[in-house]
Amino acid sequence: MRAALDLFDEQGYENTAVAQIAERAGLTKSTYFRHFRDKREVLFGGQDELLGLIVAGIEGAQAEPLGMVEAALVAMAVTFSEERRANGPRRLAVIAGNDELRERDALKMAGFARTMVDSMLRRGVAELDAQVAAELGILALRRGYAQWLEVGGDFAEVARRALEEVRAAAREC
Amino acid sequence: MRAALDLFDEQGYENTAVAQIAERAGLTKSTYFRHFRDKREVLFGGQDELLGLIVAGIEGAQAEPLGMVEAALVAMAVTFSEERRANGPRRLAVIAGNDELRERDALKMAGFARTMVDSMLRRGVAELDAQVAAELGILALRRGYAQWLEVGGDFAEVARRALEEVRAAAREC
DNA sequence: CAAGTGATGGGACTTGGTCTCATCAACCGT
DNA sequence: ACGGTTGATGAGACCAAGTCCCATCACTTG
Repeated sequence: MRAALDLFDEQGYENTAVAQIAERAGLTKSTYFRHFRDKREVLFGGQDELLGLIVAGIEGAQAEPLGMVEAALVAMAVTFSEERRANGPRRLAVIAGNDELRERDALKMAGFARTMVDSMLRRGVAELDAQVAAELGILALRRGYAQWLEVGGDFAEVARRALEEVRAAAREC
Repeated sequence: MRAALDLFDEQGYENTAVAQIAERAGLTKSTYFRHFRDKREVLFGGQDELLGLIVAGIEGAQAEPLGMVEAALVAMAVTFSEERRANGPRRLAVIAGNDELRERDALKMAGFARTMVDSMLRRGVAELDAQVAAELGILALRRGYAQWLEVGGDFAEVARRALEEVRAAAREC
């Protein structure tokens, strides 16, 4: 993952071949594809564990939909390490510069939203309310992530504030 | 586009080669890639014109953010033809069954949202309010589209109702 | 009628991604 | 100490997506 981010940053995503990433990491193409399902995924590693955290967060939360979403964001915070923060800006820049990567990013976020909705449905939330809460949650996640990259600190706290802002804006629509 | 949808429906997206689509349409692979930038795009043809409709809708709308979004949805309605409605369910089924296609769909929706936000910013809406309104708008677009496929009728009307439902849910978050 | 323009065909070529088989190291029970 | 198993890796054939370049053909225009 480090080799890939460095290469994408140095010479661009499109100008980098998977074989080259593997070579720099001291591996082969075969091994690369055993760890990542495609060329893009190397920039999104570990995001699948987040789904489990989302489910756990929502299952252990209070009754109100946005409260469940808040619990999900807080539960995700354990994965937002200092190393992730250090590489975050370069990673975001690479993603922003390529359509395939923006596509993958959008799918990941949609996956988060879907997981939130499913978990809330299991807790008896009405579908419309769950969808609205999840979309607001994803927006807060994006905004919180950007802010966390800038100012650092505890991600849970930053995300909580971002969600509160979003909620306030949504209420006076 | 018809050839592609038929083939995807008959034998699955992954089992269909671009050359095969081209052949059924009486063309060659070369010509295919002059009309669609990749294999997926054939299922999303014409969505790029929607961006212009969104911009126009928001520029000609009243002052409130969700009112602008409503105008955007109404402006998009002109492209929701009977033929699109007839093919809609098959198209949705194919997309739902493949990750690459869900990815492209997510990107398209994100593009709509981004265009809405940019247009609203140009009209002086605060960024947070614009983002919230756009996300709610995309959710209403999805829900409205699904409902329109079921019951038919004027898409503008269906979308307007969907947005009103979403707005009501958002207000009591 | 010659020249230009735009759409298509054809085929070489690169690369992402899959699959299969061979290798190699660590571990395990006897 | 030994044979067998397991898991990770290397190696390379192979397919399809996507790019590129050039030839062709129809249609327009001066």
